[in-house]
Formats: sequence, structure tokens, C-alpha cells
Amino acid sequence: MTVARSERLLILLQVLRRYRQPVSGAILAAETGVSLRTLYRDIASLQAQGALIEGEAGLGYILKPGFMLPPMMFSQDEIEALVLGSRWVAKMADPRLAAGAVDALEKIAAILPPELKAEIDSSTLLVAAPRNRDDNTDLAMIRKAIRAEHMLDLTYEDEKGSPTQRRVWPFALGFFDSVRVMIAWCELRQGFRHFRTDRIVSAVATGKRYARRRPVLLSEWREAEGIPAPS
Amino acid sequence: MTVARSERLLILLQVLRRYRQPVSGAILAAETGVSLRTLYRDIASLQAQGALIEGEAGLGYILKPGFMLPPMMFSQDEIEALVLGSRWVAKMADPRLAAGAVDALEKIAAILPPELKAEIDSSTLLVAAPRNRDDNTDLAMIRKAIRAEHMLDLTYEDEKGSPTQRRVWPFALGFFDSVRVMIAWCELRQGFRHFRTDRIVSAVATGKRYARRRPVLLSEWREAEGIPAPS
DNA sequence: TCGCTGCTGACAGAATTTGACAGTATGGTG
DNA sequence: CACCATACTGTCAAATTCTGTCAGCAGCGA
Repeated sequence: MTVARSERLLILLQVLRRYRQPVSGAILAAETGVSLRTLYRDIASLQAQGALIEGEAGLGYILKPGFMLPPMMFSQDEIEALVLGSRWVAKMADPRLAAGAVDALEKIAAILPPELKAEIDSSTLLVAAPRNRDDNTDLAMIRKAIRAEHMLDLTYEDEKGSPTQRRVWPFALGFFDSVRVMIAWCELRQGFRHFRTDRIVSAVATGKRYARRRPVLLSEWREAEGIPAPS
Repeated sequence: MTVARSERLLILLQVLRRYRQPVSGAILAAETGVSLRTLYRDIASLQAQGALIEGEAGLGYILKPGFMLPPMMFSQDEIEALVLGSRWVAKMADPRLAAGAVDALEKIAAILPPELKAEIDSSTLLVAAPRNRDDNTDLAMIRKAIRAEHMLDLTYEDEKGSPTQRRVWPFALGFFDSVRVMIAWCELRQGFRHFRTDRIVSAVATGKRYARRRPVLLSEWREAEGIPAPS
């Protein structure tokens, strides 16, 4: 029942991910079924491969956020799709996601064989997405609120430009060509509403959770809008 | 100067990619600095990991197209960006690219730890891109022509709906929200033109190369349009 | 100080990988 | 058909790597 080394390293990553707080090497060694000495070697291997594992004496190991996922292999078609998609994200999404897209593109470019790299650099696939310059809304904050299922206090301008105040329960972000939309339950209107992020004057995090669960809101909204669930 | 096994497998993949025609195992063994017996074992390892390597007695080995690229590791942010981007590609691009995006999404989903998988399945990031249903143009054929730098004979409807015939030199594809555009040098107008794919009545591959190189056309077009080169 | 932990080196035994050799199978060529 | 080149498999000893044990040093907090 011996596990190959490479396989064991992946298991170790999974175990590290599971613990949110520092774990001692002894525990990790026990979980991966290996001696402490070997665990230290395994940690070193992962770090050498780029994993952001932090070890502090007296505390233990912790996998820093922005961590590593197991390696994946993609075919040429898949890489092309990923490159095109990442370019779109780099242009359209908020800075944090866009940064992720740029980083991913760099990783992909780094491993591509020369002839494919040239193919992709020559950019026969373009994303032309005129982004609205006036849209300075902090999407990262909204995404954080969505994840935590927190309410937002919104100051929003309607189509006529008149500002309104409302408390909303955000649960999704939509990306259109030149417009980004926050989708939320609106307490004021007692219904689902779409808020163009370029019309959001201010969004204040309340830190309070809303009463319902995000996936439920999402599916009810899909139902109401007649949108099928994604594959 | 011994090379670790895992590293050697990647080298072998690169070598196989370099040869376009069948290579004998003896040559591959020499290139990777290993005995023939070990090479057979290495090939078996790669095949076990999903590489499409074909071996025929009397001929040699060849890496089938749709081949494998070296494994890559992505962080959580990068994965989110890739997922969002792939969703967009799956909706917006031609069937082949879209299929690549779907395959990539499945590979990503397969390796994601449960809590992240739920995060991504719950789809707080949506791509809402109403695709033009009337657009049945064969993008795969156009992409092929672009790669080969081949001319196309185009029947195209202008904005008023009147059809025109022209020979063009395609060099790029642009993806907008609901419209896809082929970018080409137009022999008729002696200038760069953008052709909405939903207005292309027919495109016939001539199989003839155009006189200029694609990257040159691309940069001249960028110059003419005032579009900066992508990072 | 002590206890806990990370981290490194050395070394012997366990496990794996490799090379060499022998043999079979398959497809193309004369 | 014979003959060649090649893919592929089995076996086994040698080479290499991996692992566990032991020993020691260093940093951190109580």
C-alpha cells in the first residue's frame, strides 16, 4: 500500500489546504503516513516547486492564501481557449481577477513550446472590449460581500440619473460587453434587481449577513429570469 | 548529471513534439540519454498519464495532435479567472474553441478541492452574452485560413444588406459581446476591413497564400486603428 | 530556563529505477 | 517467402533514489 512520492506530495497539499491554521509537521507526517524526516523533505520539494508554504518554529506549517492547486495538463485546443478567455478576463474583470488572468497567461506562456508560443503571441484571437472608463466601482469589495453573504447599503442612480438609497443582498456578478452588473435582492423593491456597476455611487459593506443562502437566491433569480443553469 | 525521472518525461514530450514524423525508440532513447528498455517504460508512463502517443512496429512513435502540454499549477485567483474566461469562450467562440473551453473547465473541476468546487459551481461570476443566433459562419475554417495565411473568397453583405464579392487576406478574429468579427486586408478596397461573421454569406478557402506575413498585417492594422499591442 | 517545533546532515537499509539480455509480435520490403 | 526495423514484454542484477533513525542546531513563546 505504498504511495508513490509524487502522489504523496499532492495528498500533502490537500491536507495542508484542509487545515486553515498552522499544523505541526508531526501531524502532517502522520496524515501522509510518512516519517517526520521525510515530511520535511516533502515540504521542501513542494516549496521548490513554488508552493507558498510557510513554516514557523513553535507553530507549524500553513499554506498561504494564493496557494497551489494540483498540476493540470491541457491540450492545445484547451490552451487556446484558456488564453482567449484569460485575455477577456484581463480586460473586463476587476483588478484582482484581472491580475489572476494575467498571472495565468504568464504561466501558460512560460511552458509553451516555441512554435505554439509564437502562434499565441501573434494574437489571431483578439478580445475587443471597450471598457467603460467611468466605472470605478470596487468589484473586489462586492465579490467579498457576495462570498460572505453580506448585505450592502447602496446609493444608486437610476436611468434618469436620480439617486436612490437601498439595502440589497448581492449574490452574483454579471459581465457584459461594456457593462458589469451586480445582481441582488433589493429590500426596497422586494424583488431581484440588476445594478450596473457604473451607476453605483457608493456601496457600503454592512458586515451583516442576509437571511437567505446565496445558491437559493441564485436559483430563484434564474427561475424568475428564465435563465437555465450553466453546464 | 542524471536527470530525475519526472523531468525526463517532460523532455521526452518536448522531443516528441519536435518531430512531426514518426521517430524510432532508439533515437528517442539517445536524445533523452537513457536505454531503449527504459524509454519503453517512459513511453508507457506518459501514455498512462493520458498522452496520445502512437507506436507502430516498423515505423516509430508519433505524438498525435491534440497532444499534451506540461503540467501547470495555478493559484485560486488564477483558477477563478480561468473559469470565468472559459465560460465566456464556451458561449462566444466557435464550436472547436468552445469545446476546448468546456474540456478545460471539466479538467479544472475534476481537480478542485470540494469547497472551491462548490464556490465555483455556485456561479457568482456569470457571463451573460446573448449570442447572435443567425451567425452560423464556420469560424474553424476561418481560423485555419488565418493560420496558414491563406486568402479567402468572400461573399459579404454590407449594412444595407447588399451582397458584395471580394478576396481578402484574413489575419485575426475579434470577439465582441454579441458579434464576432474577422479582420482582414481587403483586395477590393485596398485597405483593412472588419467583417462581421453574421454578415458573411459564404467564405471559400482558396488554398493560396497571401503575399504578406500575418504578424506584419496585424501590427499595421494596430497602427492604423491606434490599438496598442497586448501585454 | 524549558518545551515545542522547524530544519539539516549522516548513514544504513528498503524500495525503486535502470540497463542488459532474451524473446515475441507486427508491418513493410525485396 | 525471407529479412529487416521496430514495438513491446519478462527477468534479474546493478545502480540509484528514497526513507527512517539518530543527532544536533536554531527560533519562538511561556
